[in-house]
Amino acid sequence: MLDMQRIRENPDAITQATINKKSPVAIDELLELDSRRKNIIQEVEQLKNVRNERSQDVARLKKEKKDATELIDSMKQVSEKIKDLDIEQKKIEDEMYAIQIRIPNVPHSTTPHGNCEKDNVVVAQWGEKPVFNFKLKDHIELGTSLGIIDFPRGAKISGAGFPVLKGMGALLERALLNFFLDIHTVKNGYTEVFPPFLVNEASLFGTGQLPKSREQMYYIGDDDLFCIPTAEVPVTNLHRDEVLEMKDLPVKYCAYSACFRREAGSYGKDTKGYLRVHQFNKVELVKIVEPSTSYLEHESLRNDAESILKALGLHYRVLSLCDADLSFAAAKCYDLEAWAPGEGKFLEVSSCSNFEDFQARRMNLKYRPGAGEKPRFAHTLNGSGLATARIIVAILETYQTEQGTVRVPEVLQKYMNEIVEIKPT
RNA sequence: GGAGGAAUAGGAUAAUGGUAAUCCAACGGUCUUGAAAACCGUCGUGCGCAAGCACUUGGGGGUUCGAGUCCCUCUUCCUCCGCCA
Repeated sequence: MLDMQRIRENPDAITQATINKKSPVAIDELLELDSRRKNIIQEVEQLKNVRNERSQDVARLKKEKKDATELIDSMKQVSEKIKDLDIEQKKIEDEMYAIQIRIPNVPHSTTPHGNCEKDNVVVAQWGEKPVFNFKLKDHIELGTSLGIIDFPRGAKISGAGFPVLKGMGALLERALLNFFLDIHTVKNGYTEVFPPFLVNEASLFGTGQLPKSREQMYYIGDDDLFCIPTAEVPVTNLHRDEVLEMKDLPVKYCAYSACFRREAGSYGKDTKGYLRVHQFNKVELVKIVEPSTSYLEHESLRNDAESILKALGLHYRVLSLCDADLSFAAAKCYDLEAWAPGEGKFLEVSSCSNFEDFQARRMNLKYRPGAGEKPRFAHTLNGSGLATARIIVAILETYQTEQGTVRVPEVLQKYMNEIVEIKPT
């Protein structure tokens, strides 16, 4: 949600931004409604002023035991008029709101301009592509032959896109999540949160998934709840409709959650294996910050996510997403992509976004700059730190040996009962 | 799932249907070497340079000239009963 004042002052720039972001919105229509609304407000507030004053007169007359019938009768017309105007105003505001909630966030000045994901800019690389002197297996072969990922049985009990982890696979998953949480809580200063995995509509509106991406989520109609697509939703919404104190900023949360995505419309894309699944695990990082610090906090958020990839010894690159590829709510976003040798491509394992005050406006999340000062909207950020499904792919494929086993990255060994190699069972 | 009760500003508390009073906390000031105390002021939101105006008693509707108050409805919390990992 954008500030109406900002839209009034920069209509052309915002119209262009919505086009660049591939979600054009009729800003001129919105401004037309805005000026109609202004006129109505002027008229109705004047009438309300009359009503308030005459009501006081009625009270005075009654107190003095005088007749107020005439005054009361004359006020009936005014009240009728107010009622009509109120309805008219509400109608216009509803129309405005319907447009406003579909305006995407405006990209930050440092966000590159482009037409599609091919125009994303590589801003950093770490490590090098590992070199192998034997024929590589992909994670499906490795996972199956090692007996740690079971695709067919997952399909049997739930459906395609619900693989089952077993034995060392399940342990690896658990080790990764614990490792992520330990790094972020102990080393990076985040407070751990264990959120609900089902949320209501208001929460999804707050972070921007609704109304635009309804079809991407699992919905439980009997209770009007949605399965979360990311822990970003419950965690950012923890402070919805709140005013935070300056001393509590920046708020830094990390949270494990399962993530549920229907992936509607992505059929034919990454259908095989563990690359695009309906349920995966992720540790999410969420920050609520003072606006002037948000871009510094964005860089440090990216650093925190990168530190995990470095510790795991995975080759990766960092993309700055172009405006066309930026999500609805984001002003700027870095994608972290880990190299998967078996696939021969980079896999997105983290998305670090700065939403500025876009989400904060939608969820009414404010902070008080100082004692006695008026509350202002905070800035919110989040990033994966990290998502496991694809990290497991990268690990299996990067650390595979000629014998078909997989070496365990050193930092994970203490989380895996000191096992150093995953062998077939 | 059933039966009761409750919700007023950061907290606490008032208001015969007549337009939200008061206390505490917080903040600014006076006084003071400094602090405390005392005293004065600010202390829900929006618009406005301002004067001011409008809005605000958990959310949404209704009755009324006028609703914190009456009616309907939803939400949350508390107590009890039932069910349950």
